[in-house]
Amino acid sequence: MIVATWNLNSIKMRLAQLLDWLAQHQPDIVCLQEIKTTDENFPAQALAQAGYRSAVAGQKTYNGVAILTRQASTPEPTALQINIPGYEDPQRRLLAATVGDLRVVNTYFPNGQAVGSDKYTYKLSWIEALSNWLHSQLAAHPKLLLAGDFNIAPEPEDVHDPQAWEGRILYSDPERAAFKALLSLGLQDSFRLFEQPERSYTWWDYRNLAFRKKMGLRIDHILLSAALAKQCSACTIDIAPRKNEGPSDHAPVMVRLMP
DNA sequence: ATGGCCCGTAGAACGGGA
Repeated sequence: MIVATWNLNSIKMRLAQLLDWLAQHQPDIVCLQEIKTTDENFPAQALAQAGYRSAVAGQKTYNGVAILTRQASTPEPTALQINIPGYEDPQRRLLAATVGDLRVVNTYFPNGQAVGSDKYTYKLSWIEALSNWLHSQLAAHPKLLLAGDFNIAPEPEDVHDPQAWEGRILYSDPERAAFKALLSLGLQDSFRLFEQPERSYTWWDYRNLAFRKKMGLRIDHILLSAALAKQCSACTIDIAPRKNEGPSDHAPVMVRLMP
Protein backbone atom coordinates (compact mmCIF):
# COMPACT_ATOMS: atom_id res chain seq x y z
CA MET A 1 0.00 0.00 0.00
CA ILE A 2 1.20 3.50 -0.91
CA VAL A 3 0.28 6.51 1.21
CA ALA A 4 1.27 9.96 -0.05
CA THR A 5 1.12 13.58 1.05
CA TRP A 6 1.26 16.64 -1.21
CA ASN A 7 0.79 20.33 -0.63
CA LEU A 8 -0.73 21.34 -3.97
CA ASN A 9 -0.92 25.13 -3.47
CA SER A 10 -4.40 25.28 -5.04
CA ILE A 11 -6.10 22.16 -6.38
CA LYS A 12 -7.74 24.26 -9.07
CA MET A 13 -4.37 25.22 -10.57
CA ARG A 14 -2.90 21.74 -10.12
CA LEU A 15 -5.77 19.35 -10.90
CA ALA A 16 -4.31 18.14 -14.21
CA GLN A 17 -0.93 17.55 -12.58
CA LEU A 18 -2.58 15.69 -9.71
CA LEU A 19 -4.55 13.44 -12.09
CA ASP A 20 -1.38 12.67 -14.05
CA TRP A 21 0.47 11.85 -10.88
CA LEU A 22 -2.33 9.60 -9.56
CA ALA A 23 -2.41 7.69 -12.85
CA GLN A 24 1.33 7.27 -12.77
CA HIS A 25 1.73 6.11 -9.15
CA GLN A 26 -1.73 4.79 -8.24
CA PRO A 27 -1.32 5.61 -4.55
CA ASP A 28 -3.93 4.08 -2.24
CA ILE A 29 -4.30 7.09 0.06
CA VAL A 30 -3.35 10.70 -0.69
CA CYS A 31 -3.31 13.54 1.84
CA LEU A 32 -3.63 16.95 0.17
CA GLN A 33 -2.98 20.35 1.72
CA GLU A 34 -3.63 23.93 0.65
CA ILE A 35 -6.44 22.99 -1.66
CA LYS A 36 -7.54 26.65 -1.27
CA THR A 37 -11.15 25.95 -2.08
CA THR A 38 -14.48 25.08 -0.53
CA ASP A 39 -16.08 21.64 -0.26
CA GLU A 40 -18.57 22.65 -3.00
CA ASN A 41 -15.83 23.63 -5.45
CA PHE A 42 -13.60 20.64 -4.80
CA PRO A 43 -13.20 18.61 -8.03
CA ALA A 44 -14.61 15.42 -6.50
CA GLN A 45 -16.19 14.34 -9.77
CA ALA A 46 -12.98 14.45 -11.80
CA LEU A 47 -11.23 12.52 -9.04
CA ALA A 48 -14.03 9.94 -8.86
CA GLN A 49 -13.61 9.37 -12.59
CA ALA A 50 -9.94 8.75 -11.88
CA GLY A 51 -10.94 6.15 -9.27
CA TYR A 52 -10.64 8.14 -6.06
CA ARG A 53 -13.07 9.06 -3.30
CA SER A 54 -12.69 12.51 -1.76
CA ALA A 55 -13.05 13.49 1.89
CA VAL A 56 -12.72 17.26 2.11
CA ALA A 57 -12.28 19.90 4.78
CA GLY A 58 -12.29 22.94 2.53
CA GLN A 59 -12.00 26.68 3.05
CA LYS A 60 -12.31 29.61 0.70
CA THR A 61 -9.00 31.17 -0.46
CA TYR A 62 -6.70 29.72 2.20
CA ASN A 63 -5.70 26.36 3.70
CA GLY A 64 -8.04 23.41 3.20
CA VAL A 65 -7.14 19.70 3.32
CA ALA A 66 -8.48 16.54 1.72
CA ILE A 67 -7.94 12.80 1.82
CA LEU A 68 -8.27 10.75 -1.37
CA THR A 69 -8.77 7.01 -1.15
CA ARG A 70 -8.49 4.65 -4.10
CA GLN A 71 -11.78 2.89 -4.73
CA ALA A 72 -10.20 -0.26 -6.13
CA SER A 73 -7.99 -0.99 -3.15
CA THR A 74 -9.31 0.67 0.00
CA PRO A 75 -12.53 0.56 2.01
CA GLU A 76 -14.75 3.60 2.48
CA PRO A 77 -13.10 5.96 5.01
CA THR A 78 -14.89 6.27 8.34
CA ALA A 79 -14.69 8.32 11.56
CA LEU A 80 -13.92 11.54 9.71
CA GLN A 81 -12.62 14.28 11.98
CA ILE A 82 -12.30 17.90 10.85
CA ASN A 83 -9.85 20.00 12.90
CA ILE A 84 -8.55 19.27 16.39
CA PRO A 85 -11.35 18.44 18.83
CA GLY A 86 -11.72 21.15 21.45
CA TYR A 87 -9.47 23.59 19.58
CA GLU A 88 -11.61 26.41 18.22
CA ASP A 89 -10.30 27.32 14.77
CA PRO A 90 -11.99 28.75 11.67
CA GLN A 91 -9.04 27.57 9.54
CA ARG A 92 -9.26 24.14 7.97
CA ARG A 93 -5.95 22.45 8.71
CA LEU A 94 -6.68 18.90 9.82
CA LEU A 95 -8.69 16.01 8.46
CA ALA A 96 -8.48 12.53 9.98
CA ALA A 97 -10.04 9.35 8.66
CA THR A 98 -9.98 5.66 9.42
CA VAL A 99 -9.22 3.51 6.37
CA GLY A 100 -9.37 -0.17 7.26
CA ASP A 101 -7.14 -0.55 10.29
CA LEU A 102 -5.20 2.60 9.44
CA ARG A 103 -5.84 5.91 11.17
CA VAL A 104 -4.81 8.68 8.78
CA VAL A 105 -4.26 12.18 10.15
CA ASN A 106 -3.74 14.75 7.40
CA THR A 107 -2.38 18.08 8.59
CA TYR A 108 -1.46 21.50 7.30
CA PHE A 109 0.51 23.10 10.13
CA PRO A 110 0.37 26.91 10.37
CA ASN A 111 3.28 28.64 8.68
CA GLY A 112 4.01 30.99 11.56
CA GLN A 113 5.16 33.85 9.30
CA ALA A 114 7.89 35.19 11.61
CA VAL A 115 9.34 34.10 14.94
CA GLY A 116 7.62 36.05 17.73
CA SER A 117 4.59 37.08 15.64
CA ASP A 118 0.96 36.33 16.52
CA LYS A 119 0.95 33.70 13.81
CA TYR A 120 3.99 32.09 15.40
CA THR A 121 2.17 31.89 18.73
CA TYR A 122 -0.80 30.35 16.91
CA LYS A 123 1.49 27.84 15.23
CA LEU A 124 2.97 26.63 18.52
CA SER A 125 -0.41 26.48 20.28
CA TRP A 126 -1.92 24.59 17.33
CA ILE A 127 0.88 22.01 17.47
CA GLU A 128 0.46 21.62 21.21
CA ALA A 129 -3.26 20.99 20.79
CA LEU A 130 -2.46 18.49 18.02
CA SER A 131 0.03 16.73 20.31
CA ASN A 132 -2.51 16.42 23.11
CA TRP A 133 -5.15 15.01 20.78
CA LEU A 134 -2.70 12.61 19.12
CA HIS A 135 -1.81 11.18 22.50
CA SER A 136 -5.32 9.78 22.86
CA GLN A 137 -5.58 8.92 19.15
CA LEU A 138 -2.47 6.78 19.42
CA ALA A 139 -3.93 4.95 22.39
CA ALA A 140 -7.05 4.17 20.36
CA HIS A 141 -5.33 3.46 17.03
CA PRO A 142 -2.07 1.47 17.10
CA LYS A 143 -1.63 1.96 13.35
CA LEU A 144 -1.58 5.72 13.06
CA LEU A 145 -0.06 7.81 10.27
CA LEU A 146 0.50 11.55 10.64
CA ALA A 147 1.14 13.14 7.27
CA GLY A 148 1.23 16.61 5.84
CA ASP A 149 2.94 19.94 5.51
CA PHE A 150 4.44 20.44 8.96
CA ASN A 151 6.14 23.72 8.08
CA ILE A 152 9.06 22.55 10.22
CA ALA A 153 12.48 21.41 9.09
CA PRO A 154 13.43 19.18 12.04
CA GLU A 155 17.19 18.71 11.59
CA PRO A 156 20.16 20.55 10.03
CA GLU A 157 20.28 18.06 7.15
CA ASP A 158 16.71 19.11 6.30
CA VAL A 159 17.85 22.66 5.50
CA HIS A 160 20.04 23.69 2.54
CA ASP A 161 21.84 26.30 4.66
CA PRO A 162 21.24 25.62 8.36
CA GLN A 163 23.44 28.51 9.48
CA ALA A 164 21.46 31.02 7.45
CA TRP A 165 18.18 29.55 8.71
CA GLU A 166 19.21 29.42 12.38
CA GLY A 167 16.45 30.89 14.52
CA ARG A 168 14.23 31.66 11.53
CA ILE A 169 10.69 30.58 10.87
CA LEU A 170 10.38 26.87 9.95
CA TYR A 171 13.66 26.09 11.72
CA SER A 172 13.53 27.91 15.07
CA ASP A 173 14.31 25.93 18.23
CA PRO A 174 10.73 26.00 19.62
CA GLU A 175 9.37 24.66 16.34
CA ARG A 176 11.97 21.91 16.22
CA ALA A 177 11.26 21.08 19.86
CA ALA A 178 7.55 20.82 19.02
CA PHE A 179 8.42 18.38 16.23
CA LYS A 180 10.50 16.31 18.66
CA ALA A 181 7.57 16.30 21.08
CA LEU A 182 5.47 14.69 18.36
CA LEU A 183 8.12 12.01 17.92
CA SER A 184 8.18 11.42 21.67
CA LEU A 185 4.50 10.47 21.53
CA GLY A 186 5.73 7.32 19.80
CA LEU A 187 5.94 8.46 16.19
CA GLN A 188 8.83 7.94 13.80
CA ASP A 189 9.97 10.06 10.87
CA SER A 190 9.52 7.54 8.06
CA PHE A 191 11.97 9.34 5.78
CA ARG A 192 14.84 8.75 8.19
CA LEU A 193 14.12 5.05 8.58
CA PHE A 194 16.03 4.62 5.32
CA GLU A 195 19.21 5.79 3.67
CA GLN A 196 18.43 8.90 1.64
CA PRO A 197 20.16 11.07 -0.93
CA GLU A 198 21.97 14.14 0.38
CA ARG A 199 20.09 17.41 0.08
CA SER A 200 16.65 15.79 0.09
CA TYR A 201 13.99 18.48 0.38
CA THR A 202 10.24 18.81 -0.16
CA TRP A 203 9.89 22.56 -0.67
CA TRP A 204 11.78 25.12 -2.76
CA ASP A 205 10.99 28.81 -3.04
CA TYR A 206 9.51 29.81 -6.41
CA ARG A 207 11.99 32.67 -6.54
CA ASN A 208 15.62 32.79 -7.49
CA LEU A 209 15.86 29.37 -9.16
CA ALA A 210 15.83 27.75 -5.73
CA PHE A 211 14.86 24.32 -7.07
CA ARG A 212 17.60 24.25 -9.66
CA LYS A 213 20.12 25.34 -7.03
CA LYS A 214 18.84 22.71 -4.58
CA MET A 215 18.06 25.43 -2.05
CA GLY A 216 15.19 23.72 -0.26
CA LEU A 217 13.78 22.56 3.03
CA ARG A 218 12.32 19.22 4.12
CA ILE A 219 9.10 20.35 5.76
CA ASP A 220 6.58 17.77 4.49
CA HIS A 221 6.60 14.59 6.50
CA ILE A 222 4.98 11.23 7.13
CA LEU A 223 5.27 10.09 10.74
CA LEU A 224 4.36 6.54 11.70
CA SER A 225 3.37 4.83 14.91
CA ALA A 226 5.65 1.98 16.02
CA ALA A 227 3.34 -0.70 14.61
CA LEU A 228 3.27 1.02 11.22
CA ALA A 229 6.98 1.77 11.16
CA LYS A 230 7.55 -1.99 11.26
CA GLN A 231 5.49 -2.32 8.07
CA CYS A 232 7.19 0.52 6.24
CA SER A 233 9.58 -0.58 3.48
CA ALA A 234 10.28 2.77 1.79
CA CYS A 235 9.83 6.51 2.03
CA THR A 236 10.60 8.71 -0.96
CA ILE A 237 10.26 12.30 -2.09
CA ASP A 238 9.12 12.57 -5.70
CA ILE A 239 10.76 15.68 -7.13
CA ALA A 240 9.47 15.01 -10.67
CA PRO A 241 6.30 17.16 -10.32
CA ARG A 242 8.45 20.12 -9.21
CA LYS A 243 9.88 20.09 -12.74
CA ASN A 244 6.42 20.47 -14.30
CA GLU A 245 5.24 23.61 -16.00
CA GLY A 246 3.50 25.64 -13.27
CA PRO A 247 4.44 23.34 -10.38
CA SER A 248 3.44 23.39 -6.74
CA ASP A 249 6.33 24.67 -4.64
CA HIS A 250 6.06 21.40 -2.65
CA ALA A 251 6.95 17.89 -3.78
CA PRO A 252 4.90 14.84 -2.81
CA VAL A 253 6.24 12.39 -0.21
CA MET A 254 5.18 8.77 -0.15
CA VAL A 255 5.59 5.67 1.96
CA ARG A 256 5.16 2.03 1.10
CA LEU A 257 3.50 -0.08 3.80
CA MET A 258 3.74 -3.85 3.69
CA PRO A 259 0.76 -5.95 4.82
C1' DA B 1 19.99 41.95 -0.98
C1' DT B 2 15.85 45.57 0.44
C1' DG B 3 13.33 41.26 -3.07
C1' DG B 4 12.76 38.26 -6.60
C1' DC B 5 7.52 34.10 -7.40
C1' DC B 6 2.82 32.32 -7.13
C1' DC B 7 -2.11 31.89 -5.45
C1' DG B 8 -6.88 33.79 -4.67
C1' DT B 9 -9.59 37.69 -4.59
C1' DA B 10 -9.94 41.40 -6.71
C1' DG B 11 -11.15 43.90 -10.88
C1' DA B 12 -5.65 46.96 -8.56
C1' DA B 13 -2.73 45.81 -5.60
C1' DC B 14 -2.48 42.95 -1.46
C1' DG B 15 -2.33 39.29 2.12
C1' DG B 16 -0.30 34.99 2.66
C1' DG B 17 2.83 31.60 1.77
C1' DA B 18 7.78 29.66 3.36
